Amino acid sequence: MATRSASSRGAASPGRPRLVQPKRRGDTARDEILDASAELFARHGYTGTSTRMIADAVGVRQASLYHYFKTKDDILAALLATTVDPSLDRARNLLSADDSPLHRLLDLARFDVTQLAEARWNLGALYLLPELGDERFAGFRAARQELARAYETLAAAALDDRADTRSLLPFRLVESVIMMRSDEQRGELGEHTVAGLVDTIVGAIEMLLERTPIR
Amino acid sequence: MATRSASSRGAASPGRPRLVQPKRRGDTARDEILDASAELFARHGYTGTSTRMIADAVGVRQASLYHYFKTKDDILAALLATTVDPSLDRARNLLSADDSPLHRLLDLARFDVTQLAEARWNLGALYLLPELGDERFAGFRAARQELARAYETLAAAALDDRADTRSLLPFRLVESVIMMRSDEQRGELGEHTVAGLVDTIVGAIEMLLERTPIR
DNA sequence: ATTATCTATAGATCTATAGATAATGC
DNA sequence: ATTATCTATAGATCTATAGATAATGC
Repeated sequence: MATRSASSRGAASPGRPRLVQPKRRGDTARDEILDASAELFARHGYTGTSTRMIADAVGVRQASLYHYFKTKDDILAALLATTVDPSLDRARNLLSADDSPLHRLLDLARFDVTQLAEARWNLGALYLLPELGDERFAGFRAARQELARAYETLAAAALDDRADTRSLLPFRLVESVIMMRSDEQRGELGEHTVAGLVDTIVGAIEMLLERTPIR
Repeated sequence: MATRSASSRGAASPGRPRLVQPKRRGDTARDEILDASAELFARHGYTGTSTRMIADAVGVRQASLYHYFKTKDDILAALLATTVDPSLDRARNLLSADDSPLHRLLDLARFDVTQLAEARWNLGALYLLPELGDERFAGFRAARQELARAYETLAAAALDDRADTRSLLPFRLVESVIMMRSDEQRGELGEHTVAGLVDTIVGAIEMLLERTPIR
């Protein structure tokens, strides 16, 4: 596996030169591949994106991808990890912090909504790919499940009732950013500022948990 | 295009006989194809499902599908229409009904959550397919957008404030059933009864809209 | 005659591997 | 010697079309 790529411009690098100049973001060839894949997977779906499309977007030959990733699945797994790992990190820290459960939950939600809304590509849309059920993505699924459980745990504590089913909803409200962006890409829904979206969703979670049920 | 299929068992039908017995639900060959496609698209995704897989699941030869659908896209378009058309129907009726906005919104939400939760296959997961951005699915997108607008209109009326961004959320809360089912398929989240899910989500919408904002 | 199926296949992919080549680094 | 790329290709698909065949219906 490689570390440096031809794309660290100026400083010459080992290896046969590319036929065309680098055109994607990223300091290493691996990062360029991930950047291109993220855009293409988000635009055309996973199975709808061929390794040739990725290679063309990066500016290398199709076979060259396999110097950095053993299979196409490995590219997807690496991308998914970048979306969930930072959230999971924060969730773990918050679980053992000592602020009130509600405050910690809202902090996590604010972080995730911001990240989902600001990410360059709407990779969250890939979470619904049936392919993710496969063994090869077990790592990602475990991480995402742990994140969902963190939301539920904090929400149940804020409600002071482990059986209150409202504790399922904060995670889903946060995820709804994915659906909104997916619709927006197609130009169907109005524009939201990121800050407005954060306020709306975090505010909704607050209303949902802070008050006692109606009946 | 055809009407009756070999699958109306007993009564003999015109056309060359199939090699194997019908095995899918549906009174017509077209319905059998849609039933098989729904399961396969939900399990393996759209591009991940080949026309051969569909044909095998139905029990006909791959080429025979093209007697009923001009392209693979047409199969997907037909399936998507079955998921959104009933909801849109009800939404249109409710928009011109004369109950209170909140009651009408909750009625629509109850209907949709039930439908999303009880459907044999979780076709909602297909809504995030990037392929849907294509021209060919413009009909589906228009229908779904009209449904989303109906939710927003009723919510804004219930809030008595057209600018309150909370009006975006009821539709998204209803859709979260899709994400929940998608995670459940992979055995990751607890079981919910349909009735429990309806109560949780409809209750959340009610709490969200009935009360005045906290600050 | 009409219909629903079948067989056969064209032409266009697609992923992954094998091995050559052209750089740098020691 | 090591690395990153390249060329070439095997083998397995995949969608859609053309046209034959085997039923019923008139």
